[in-house]
Order: sequence, then structure tokens, then C-alpha cells
Amino acid sequence: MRLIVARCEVSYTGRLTTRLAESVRLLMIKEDGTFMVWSDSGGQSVKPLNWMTPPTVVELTDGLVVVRKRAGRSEDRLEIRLLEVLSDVTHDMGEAAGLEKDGVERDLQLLLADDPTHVEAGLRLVKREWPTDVGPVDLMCRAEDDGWVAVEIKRVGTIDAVEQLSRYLDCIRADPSRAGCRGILAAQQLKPQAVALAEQRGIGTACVDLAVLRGEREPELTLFAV
Amino acid sequence: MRLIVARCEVSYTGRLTTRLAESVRLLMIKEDGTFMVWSDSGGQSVKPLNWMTPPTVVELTDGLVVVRKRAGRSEDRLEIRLLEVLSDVTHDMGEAAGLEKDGVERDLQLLLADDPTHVEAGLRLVKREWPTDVGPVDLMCRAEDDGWVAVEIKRVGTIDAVEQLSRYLDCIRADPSRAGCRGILAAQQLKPQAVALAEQRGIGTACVDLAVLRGEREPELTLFAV
DNA sequence: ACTTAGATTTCGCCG
DNA sequence: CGGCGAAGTCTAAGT
Repeated sequence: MRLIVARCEVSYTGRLTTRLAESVRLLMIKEDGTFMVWSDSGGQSVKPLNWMTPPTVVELTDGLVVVRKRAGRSEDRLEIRLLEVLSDVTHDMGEAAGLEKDGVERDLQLLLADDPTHVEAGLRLVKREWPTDVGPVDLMCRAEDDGWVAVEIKRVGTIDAVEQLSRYLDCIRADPSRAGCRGILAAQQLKPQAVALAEQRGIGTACVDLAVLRGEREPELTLFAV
Repeated sequence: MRLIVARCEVSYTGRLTTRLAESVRLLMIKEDGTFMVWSDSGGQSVKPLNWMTPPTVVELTDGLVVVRKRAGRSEDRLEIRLLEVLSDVTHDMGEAAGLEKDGVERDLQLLLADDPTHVEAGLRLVKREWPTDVGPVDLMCRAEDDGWVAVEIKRVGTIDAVEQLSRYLDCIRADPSRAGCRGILAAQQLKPQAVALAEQRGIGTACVDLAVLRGEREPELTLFAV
């Protein structure tokens, strides 16, 4: 990885056109060809001002950096005019170990499949990823009274999720044996509008806590965790 | 901006939980408190492995960096165990000039409002952002035969855009005087599925070129164009 | 190869 | 402050 701190001007032409007036910025060039321009305190804190994803061609000649990339029939071009280089270092970082994630929607689905009672008391799983004509429902369950219950799981429950579950329910209820199927939207966070629309459509909502789910999963470990 | 290159282990707990095994990485700390962890060639090239947006509290004590942030009732926490610091430099970048963008959807809309004939020959603008119950239509126009035409503008025309325009048309046509209103989806790039669905629903499509729009903006140039 | 859906999406506008 | 839509979204999975 090469890190250049320099007073510079930047212009980009590609899908859109942008310009950056003279200022001190960080140019970050990764081994894989990724190129980024960073300011210390721009508007969007975790996003580079300009960037180009691999595959790129980087040319550094006489106070001018040109980063190019073929984009369909045209070309993406990032041009940096270097007015003063304050620092220019390169570090070999070797092979990086990948990021292990835990707690995304997939995990939420698995945990709730493991124990659907967190969605509604008495719920029993029939099948995960139950297929319908318009896509798979996350969980198909039976309620305490043996009635069918379709569960859609999201990390954030929005109005779109209610629409999605509604489409599934239309399909599911087309089968007379499941005409009485209920629907529940389960999410870590439920938007008020989603709750309102769900209520309007007779769809239930359940707010689930990942920590609680996890705590119930390995009861013996919770004693030592955190 | 502080740039630390170090062999380190990273763990994050917050909305989800992640772990990074020992490896050499770049720690980037911006003046505004933004904290990022970068590898040289991770999977997602233009996105940090871990990050935290301001406001953050950064503690660097004895081979351990702890970045904390209040997140609702809970706390986001990023912990970096430093095993070997290879470099640690700080640069003052002063005030950065902002990024000037040109060529996003907004610009496309303004250019087409200026000259709707690029959507369809003979089209005349009646109003930009014409209100309906389900949101504003980008352009409301009259065709050469004086018939109403609603235009939805996207940078990339997807199936969603066709759905959106369909909803608008339902509302617009509810008024008997505009029952015959046509719809056109105008985009820089049209997805084949969007074209298919549009055709199915009797909605027109128009592929517009930003460069051509821009070139035709000066009337004297039109004489030589095409 | 293309399409669909998730993301610690982020970010900006507008109420 | 919350909801909604755009983004140079990106990325990964399934078909």
C-alpha cells in the first residue's frame, strides 16, 4: 500500500464529473489497484472524495497522477495535479485475513429458525426458506392452534418488508388448505410506518433482540460472556 | 490525520460482531474522529474492513486501541490489539475544499426539462415535479397531438422505475381529463427487463445521452448536430 | 453472464 | 429528528 500526502487538485470524469480545488489530501493506492483520495474532514466521513476500483492503470509522472480504467466503450479518468508532496511511503501488508461477520440477517434467520418462539409464543418451525411463486418465505411455521404462520425476517423492518410479506401471503393463501395463513414480520428494528401498514393488513410484527436470542442459544456460555 | 501501520488483531461489537485475525493493516484516524481499518487487498476494495463514524472516543494505551461510541442505549466498540507498530505519522491537512459534482440524476432532469424533445419529438414541458398522491412525476408534458405525457427520469432505468411510473399513471388517469395520459421512462441506461415490462404495460422508453443533451444546450450547435 | 437482494449500506432532502 | 430516495452505491448469491 502506498500512502501519499500532498497538496493537490483533483478532477474526475466518468459516470459523472467532479472537481476538487487545491488542498492537502491523502492519496491511498492499494496493492490491488484501488485508488482513493481522502480529505481529513470532508462531508462524508467514511467515504473517499474520489476513488477508482480495480482494474486500474496508475501513471505517476512529473507532478501528475493519472488513474485510468476502461468502463464499457468509454474510459473513467481520475487526474491529480500534485503541487507539493509532503509524504510518500509504501508498506507491504502481505496477505490479510478476511473479516468474519456475525449478526447479519442470515444469522438472525438461523437463530429464529432454531427457536421461533421468540417471534410468537408456541410457534413451531415447519420449513426455512419455504418456496412460493414470488420467492421464498424465511420461515413457515405452525402456531399453537396449528394454524399456518409465515414469518419474514429483516434486520430493519421497513414498509418494503410488509409489501414483500403481503405478496408471499397472497400466494400462500391461494392454496385452500393454507387460506387462513397468518403473517408476521420479525426484525431487530421496526419502522413505525411498517408497523402501521402491517396492522392495517392484519400482519403481525415482532421485535427481536439478537443478544437475547444468542443468550438462549448457548445457555452455559452466557455465564462467562462479556 | 493520523496514519498507523501495524500488525494487529481487530474486534468490533455493535450492530453486529466481527473479528479480524492478526495481520498488517492501516489504521486511519481523521481529525473529525472517523476511525477506519484498512487492509491492502481485502474483498471490498473501496470499503474499510472496520470503521466508526464520529462522534467517537479513541483511547490508545499500551498496545491497545479502543474506539467507542454511544449508539442508543448500547455502545459500539472497536478494539485493536497492536502487536507491532511499523509506522505512525500525523499530518495536518487544514480545511479541505468540497467536492463539486455534475451529471447526477438531478442534472439529467434539469437538462430534459430544458428540452423534452430528447425524450420524444414534439414534447413540450408543462411542469417539472408534477404532484400526484403517490409522489411527484419528474416531467409532465404535452405531446405533439396535445395528449398528456408523464415522464419518469432515472440514471439507470430498472423494473422499479416502471412500477413507480405505473403508480403515478394510475393516479394521473383517475382524473377524466387526463385518462389518456401516456407514460415514458427516460434513462441513461435501460435494463432489458425494464424495457420488457414497460412494453407490456404500454409505457414508452427513451434512452438519453448526457453528452448529447449537454451538446445541444447551445441552440446554435443544434444546426450541426446529428 | 445476469439478476436479485443485503449492507454496520451511506448520504442528502424535506417534513 | 424520522422517513424516503439516490448512490460513480458495492457485494455476494443464485439461476
